[in-house]
Amino acid sequence: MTDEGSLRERLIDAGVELVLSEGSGSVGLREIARRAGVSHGAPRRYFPTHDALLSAVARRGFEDLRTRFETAVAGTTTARGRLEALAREYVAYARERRGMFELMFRHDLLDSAPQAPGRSRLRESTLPLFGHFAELVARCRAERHAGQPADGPGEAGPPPRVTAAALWSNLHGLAQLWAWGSLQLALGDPPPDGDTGDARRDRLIAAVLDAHLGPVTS
Amino acid sequence: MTDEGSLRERLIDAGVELVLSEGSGSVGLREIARRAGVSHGAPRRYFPTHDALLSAVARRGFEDLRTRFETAVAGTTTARGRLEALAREYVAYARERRGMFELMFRHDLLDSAPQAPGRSRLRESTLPLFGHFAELVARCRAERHAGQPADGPGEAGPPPRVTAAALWSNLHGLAQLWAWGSLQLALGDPPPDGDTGDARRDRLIAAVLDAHLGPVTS
DNA sequence: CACACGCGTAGACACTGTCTACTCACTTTC
DNA sequence: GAAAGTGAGTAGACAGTGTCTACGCGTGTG
Repeated sequence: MTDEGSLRERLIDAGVELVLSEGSGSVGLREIARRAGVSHGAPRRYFPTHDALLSAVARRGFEDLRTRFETAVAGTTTARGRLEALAREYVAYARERRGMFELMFRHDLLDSAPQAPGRSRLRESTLPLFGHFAELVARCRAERHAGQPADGPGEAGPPPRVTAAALWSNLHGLAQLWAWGSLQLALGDPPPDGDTGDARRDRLIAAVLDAHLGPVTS
Repeated sequence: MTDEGSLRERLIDAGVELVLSEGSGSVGLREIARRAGVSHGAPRRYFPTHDALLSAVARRGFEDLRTRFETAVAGTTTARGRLEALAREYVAYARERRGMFELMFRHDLLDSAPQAPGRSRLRESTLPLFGHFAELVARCRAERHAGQPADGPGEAGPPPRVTAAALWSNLHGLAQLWAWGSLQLALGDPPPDGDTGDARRDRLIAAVLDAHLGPVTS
């Protein structure tokens, strides 16, 4: 039923492979067709324009990220633990698949046309993910307040959705700057002896989570 | 003395104008030359490649951002106030000059060659700005602790540089997602009646600053 | 068998970035 | 003052790109 032409999938595969190996800047339509073993006019049958093909590649990236999120979250049960796993996964994804991450947020290229009536636009497809994220933030705050009931001078803070938006943008910026190496540069190049880059990354992630969700109450 | 050819500057001007009006995706070398009123081969005399010209345009963007920071900071004296002004300016810049902001962080295009022996690479040119930023964060924490001396169970948190890096990445992500409209989408489209988009933006900025620097102690 | 149709090919077109040869005004030098 | 040189910009060529259009070619159906 969903065997709607295998070339469509092969083209996306070739695009993903090309983005991962050569970077997001050199994802030419003709080069993708070449790698898929077809002529340069073939993709037009499935994607009306170059941007549409790139959008499909980016969508594949979001799907990959989603499954990575799900398996990462499966390991823990507390909301805080899940947010930690999610944050680590996001940053790791941006670094490991840098070209893909870059492409996924090239809003000037992607998401120009409403694709098909069935398929939602790329931008809106990440909306349920944010909803899940905001729910996790709310649950995390509930967990936190379960320990010490109703104390402190209004430690409530902003509504969970706002906190979720703030934390989300923090993770996004962290993933991007870390993927580019900007933060490593800003924090000083040489990591303290024996301290690998991953440890610094984890420390940053912990600082971000502590800032938005409050420090862990062991 | 520094009258090193006016065409160089005119080309950068044309590039900036083009980026601002047409977006970061369509900054062709020939189009820039056309707007500057010269032939398509002329830029080659000053910029060896297209990327070099784009890097110069991006550098201009960073300079603009820097001066905007300086004038925004001049209004207030407290470290916290300055950080607020800086954050607002960053987010506003990304939204007002979206194409420029996009170009400035296209690491796949820019910063490929070490330019000239005198000029530092684009990435490193933002380093002193981060240093200033980290200093502000440290001063802000000092201001905060001046009120209530040495209390609470280790409210120290991570070292200032780490906090600065976390806050910096938060502002960057916030600016980007806000410029694209992703956060507006995630927070629900209709702003509460009478609440302009700017108010929501300010609320988000305040939440971010409170998270990393602690809430304001009026 | 003839027909139509989905799928892919091949060529054309305008456009791009890069490279190279050239013009031409202006300065330097004999 | 004339000749040589030099820097700035022009113009054409070349390979490559995305898009568009016309054309094959096999398969399934009337």
